[in-house]
Amino acid sequence: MPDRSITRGSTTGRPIMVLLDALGKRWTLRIMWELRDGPQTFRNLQERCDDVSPTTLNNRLRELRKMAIIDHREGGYCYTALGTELGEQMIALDQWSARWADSVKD
Amino acid sequence: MPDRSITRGSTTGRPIMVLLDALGKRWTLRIMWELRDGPQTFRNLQERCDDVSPTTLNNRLRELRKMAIIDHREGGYCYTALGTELGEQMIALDQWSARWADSVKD
DNA sequence: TACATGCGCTACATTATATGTAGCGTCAAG
DNA sequence: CTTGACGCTACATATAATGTAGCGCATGTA
Repeated sequence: MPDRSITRGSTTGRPIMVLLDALGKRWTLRIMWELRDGPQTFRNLQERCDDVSPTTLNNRLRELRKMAIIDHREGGYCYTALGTELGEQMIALDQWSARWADSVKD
Repeated sequence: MPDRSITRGSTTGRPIMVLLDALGKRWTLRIMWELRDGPQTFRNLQERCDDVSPTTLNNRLRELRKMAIIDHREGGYCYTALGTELGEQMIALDQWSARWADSVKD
């Protein structure tokens, strides 16, 4: 069972709920996105994420580490093996967003 | 170009940024998830989302409508055609979360 | 030795966001 | 003419994110 100690409202502990809860916090998805092409240092990541405050960035990184989605190694923060698979979903979102932009521009 | 009037920090207007920004607000992903098996009324949706406050629910629904991801018809709130494709990503997240739960439980 | 640079943060006051509770106006059924 | 479900809105309170400053550590350079 995933670590629920970082979750907010949902109390069922269902993995999908824990996941949606985590991804639904500001900057979490963005951080996942910015890690897509390799490891990033803290400051590097901060810059890529529109200069998010270090407080928030650190909170998110801690949560993602606790969930074993990312890891902190030599070279910086990067996906774990499992996290990589989640990161690939970001690509799918990117593709969807491209079609979305096309269809909404009329 | 997607409607950016609801977005927060990111100012590039890149579709993926607008999308990540929207999905990164609390309850947005959860609402998408709860709409996966058909239309839901406002109150029904509220109940499914751990009794989220009507204020917040209404804000999120408005944003999702503005983005043409969901629609409000007879029968309740539901995905648009394009929104359905995004909704399918929720399934992928669910599948990932199941593998995640397995691998983290040791 | 001293100084600069990049690293990962922490502290803290301010501002933005979400919550919880109450209740309004509309409609359709009994 | 009341009851229930509908989609909300108002507003005070609580929680989360922001912006700025700066710390301790390591590595490099003069």
